[in-house]
Amino acid sequence: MKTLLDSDYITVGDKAQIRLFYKTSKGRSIETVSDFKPYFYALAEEDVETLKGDVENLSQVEETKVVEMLWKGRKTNVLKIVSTHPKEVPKLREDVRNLESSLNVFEADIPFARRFMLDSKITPMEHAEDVELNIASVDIEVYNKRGEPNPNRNPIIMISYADNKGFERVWTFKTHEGLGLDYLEVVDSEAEVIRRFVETVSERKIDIITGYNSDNFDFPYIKERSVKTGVKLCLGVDGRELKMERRGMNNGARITGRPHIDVYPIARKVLNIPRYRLEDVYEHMFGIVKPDVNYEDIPIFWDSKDVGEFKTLVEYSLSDVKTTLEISLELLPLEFELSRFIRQPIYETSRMSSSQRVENLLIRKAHSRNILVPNRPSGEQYDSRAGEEKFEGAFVVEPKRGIHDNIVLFDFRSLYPSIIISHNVDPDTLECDCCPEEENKSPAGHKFCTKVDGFIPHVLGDVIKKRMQFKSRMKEIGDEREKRLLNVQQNALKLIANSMYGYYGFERARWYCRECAESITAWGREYIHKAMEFAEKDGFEVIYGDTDSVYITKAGEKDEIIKDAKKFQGKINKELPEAMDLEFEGFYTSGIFITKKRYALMDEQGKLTIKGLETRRRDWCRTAKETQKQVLDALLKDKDPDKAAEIVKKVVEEIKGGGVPLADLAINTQMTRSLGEYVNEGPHIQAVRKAMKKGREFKQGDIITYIQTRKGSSISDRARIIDFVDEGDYDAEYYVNNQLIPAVFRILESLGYSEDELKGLGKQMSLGDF
DNA sequence: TCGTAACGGGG
DNA sequence: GGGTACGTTACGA
Repeated sequence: MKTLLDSDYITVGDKAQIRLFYKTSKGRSIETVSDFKPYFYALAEEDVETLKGDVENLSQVEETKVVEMLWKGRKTNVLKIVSTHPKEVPKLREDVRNLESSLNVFEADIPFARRFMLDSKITPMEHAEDVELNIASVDIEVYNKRGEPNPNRNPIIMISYADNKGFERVWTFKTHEGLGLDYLEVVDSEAEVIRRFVETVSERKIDIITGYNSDNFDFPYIKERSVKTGVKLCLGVDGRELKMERRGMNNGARITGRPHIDVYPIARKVLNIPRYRLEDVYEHMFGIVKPDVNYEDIPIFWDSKDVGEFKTLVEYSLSDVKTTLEISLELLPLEFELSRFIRQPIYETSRMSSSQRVENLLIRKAHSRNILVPNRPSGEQYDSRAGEEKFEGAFVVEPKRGIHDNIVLFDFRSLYPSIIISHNVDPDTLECDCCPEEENKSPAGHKFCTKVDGFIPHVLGDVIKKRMQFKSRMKEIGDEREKRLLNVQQNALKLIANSMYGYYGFERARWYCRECAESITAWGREYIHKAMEFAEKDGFEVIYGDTDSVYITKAGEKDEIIKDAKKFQGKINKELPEAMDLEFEGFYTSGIFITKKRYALMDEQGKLTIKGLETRRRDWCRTAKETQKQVLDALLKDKDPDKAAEIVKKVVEEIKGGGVPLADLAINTQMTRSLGEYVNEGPHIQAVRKAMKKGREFKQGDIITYIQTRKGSSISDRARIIDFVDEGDYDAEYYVNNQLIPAVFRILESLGYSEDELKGLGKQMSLGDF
């Protein structure tokens, strides 16, 4: 039994060689494939034989062949061009494109190793659950007193490590007497810390390394420090060094044959929570609040003579890596399954957006059905797609404003996929010549063929059928382990199925189809409307509805309401097409609805779900963030709008009184470029300029902590770096009008409070007047 | 009203 | 590496 962990290609002599990295029952093996050649297709302007003759005169062409492919649903003769080496393809592609006899080239932008995987029958991560992979997580602590950690100046003081076989380490180069931590390993220097980490990964035969935001923080940092301290970061199974890659605007830390997976982007894709800090994700997944250390305390605890403080730091470091490991072990099975399903290595798959996953699946399916893959849109095509007038999207009803109790949330999980399948929504079935005009016409006015099976509905149908098989096997099987795996598998397929609609409307998609996307939403509006009508017929009040979800309530006790809601659910589901299901999503004790897409709900545990009102960003001051939370608590827990208004009024007074500590008013903004590069200079940049005149230094990447003061003309002009501002010297008007009020006003406005009233101006207006 | 810049995660 | 995110919000002009 073996599982493919990774693949890439290298050049041997002048030939490309695919390498396949396996974990086997005996250890590891690397297989190579030398006979796979880069190829692409060209469509002839008129005659494919003329094109063939012209292409054969070009350099770097190894072979040409006329083949029959499906293009826009029609059988078409195209020229298959095999080249000598992947790196020759970009130039050859342009040469072919420039030939008068060629109309266009296709599939010339699919990376070589990816192409190999798509064409081969190899399934990555196969048997991953049975070969018992060794999975380790890593986390670093760095020493920096202010601003962003800078690898040029700030050393790594600890690397922590935990693997799924129970081995735990924190490496550091400083210690105190009497710590008594068996996992702490004290070495001589930072270089030695890095070296021990690298050694351990290979000694413990680690197959997969994970981290939290490690693509953008830990690994680039370790990499730079390893260069500085002269340690080779040879983490690859072939001894290669870790390599930082650009992937779009993000980084990817690539380790040959030993996939590195950053679980932060995975958590973002899989979970739906307001913030994705390690502690938030951990708490959400395991219900445990993780101990945390403030960043500012790290250098303090490190420098401290106090054994307890140093110990806290070591324990924090270990807890970070252990929680990262736990999260990884929970999230990886889904990624493994996605990797198997779309047949791309886990390193790639785990970093793909949902559109990229869909696209990879479609390219593979197109290949096996001899369908020519459409090109990605050019710059102009993208602009014209993006510039088109927005089509009518999902159905969003204006909510019934105010506070409601006992709210039941229902949602259509497979609304769009089932529309695509049941109405055969596909770019190639659009406006066919063979079907009657009104037979299968969307409310958006587009007709889809009912005779010819569309490619994408077909692929999606297979995905859904496969998912149903997993789900029914789950019911039959008793073995818990197998059941869990089946659940992961059906979930992976659900994710893919639910991405298909978004893919049609994604302007960078190869199979972009605006008519398809707008037809899907049009049919969707019809169905959600129906669900709302049914709920009302059953005596429910519909508070709010958006796309595929409805929030409903009625008078009475919780249990009774839920019972009635389930009854309504049964009725509507009987009416809907088979693959469509209205699911029970949750129960909330109270909620406040403000406008479309803006509301807050509180569940039975008192946990807040906030939509469209978040101020949890670092460019909001602490006072604004805190006050918003207090206001929502007053409204949803205490059900006391006047109390909420009083809280705001009190904070307004405190701000105006000048007594709010600067720390609560500090705004943090990153200086993302060097000074000369700014076209418009925001407040933080002008604050930097002033501070530089006083001798302070700043550089690209620094987080600027500033205060809005009273000195200056514009908002930008009044900003000052916090260190140069005296307590009390702040612009109260700014903090009230641009921070506090925006954070709470939308909420309280919906309950009838005026802005003036909250600011302690204007007349009092009671709820009764509204 | 529009264009530009910044947000996220990590220390 | 046969590659170059994303959706949303705030500020300044």
